[in-house]
Amino acid sequence: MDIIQENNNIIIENICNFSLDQTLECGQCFRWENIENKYYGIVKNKKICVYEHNNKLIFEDTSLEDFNNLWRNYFDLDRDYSEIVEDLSRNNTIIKNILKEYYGIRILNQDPWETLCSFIISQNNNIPRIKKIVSSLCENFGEKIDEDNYSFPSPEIICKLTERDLDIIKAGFRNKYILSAAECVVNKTVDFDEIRRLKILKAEEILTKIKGVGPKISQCVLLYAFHRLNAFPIDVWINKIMHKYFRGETRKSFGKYAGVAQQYLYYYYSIILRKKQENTIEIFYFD
DNA sequence: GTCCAGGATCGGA
DNA sequence: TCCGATCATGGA
Repeated sequence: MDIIQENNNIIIENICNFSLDQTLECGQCFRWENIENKYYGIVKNKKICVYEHNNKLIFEDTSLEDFNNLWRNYFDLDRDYSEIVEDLSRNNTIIKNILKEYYGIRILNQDPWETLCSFIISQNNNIPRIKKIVSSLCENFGEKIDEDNYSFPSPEIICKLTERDLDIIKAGFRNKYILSAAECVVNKTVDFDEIRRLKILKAEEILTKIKGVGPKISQCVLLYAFHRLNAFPIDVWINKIMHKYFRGETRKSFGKYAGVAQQYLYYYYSIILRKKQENTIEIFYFD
């Protein structure tokens, strides 16, 4: 990976196994917006525009300091994913075939509170609406960063709200779960520093103390915010995939990077569904 | 009108 | 312990 500073931009060359599109569209995050092939997002109150051009990754209007302190960790750029991709290919032929075409997903290092809150909102919901609700949560209760951008509201701020206050974001029955999560985080029933140290089973046990957080959401938080690459969230789609193509198998079939495998399965399946609807499907590795 | 969405909880068997 | 109904909301 080569880092070049040019005209207020940070330009990254020679990154192996990275696709911005795959990374941001694979269902692990909800606050990125794609406008004319450029991605706009907010992380830790920092606004960013990032895009790929001529095989280079460009962070627009970004200092080297911000890149080093925030973005290279957020996008997990210092990790060698070729080892992960090789490991996954060895374990499973379906995954191996998928990886021939798609090999650029990176597991982001997202903020634990934002991830927890977002995936509580995700339950029994669809992605466009999850994005809408998360965006509304920020607009109504986050700090204003500029003209039309807001930070993700802290648990301390959410904690002071009532269910009625939250009605405005249209999260429905999830309001009480969001409040429960904020309360647990503020009073340290759920201590993120502790979770970072604990083994995955114990960490899940603590996260599920939150009302409205079960196995799926806690696995999402562990994978997308704490980078436990063996965490394995099973949603309705992964459940269908496992039932159809991996009957009788568990996360263990995919090895120590099961979470990454899960991410490819989810992403690949979503693409297949879309292509089937558009009638543009070519190869389907599951069949 | 019916079904479904990156689920979890609750009550009854 | 297991299983089905239910939870708001909006798009298909």
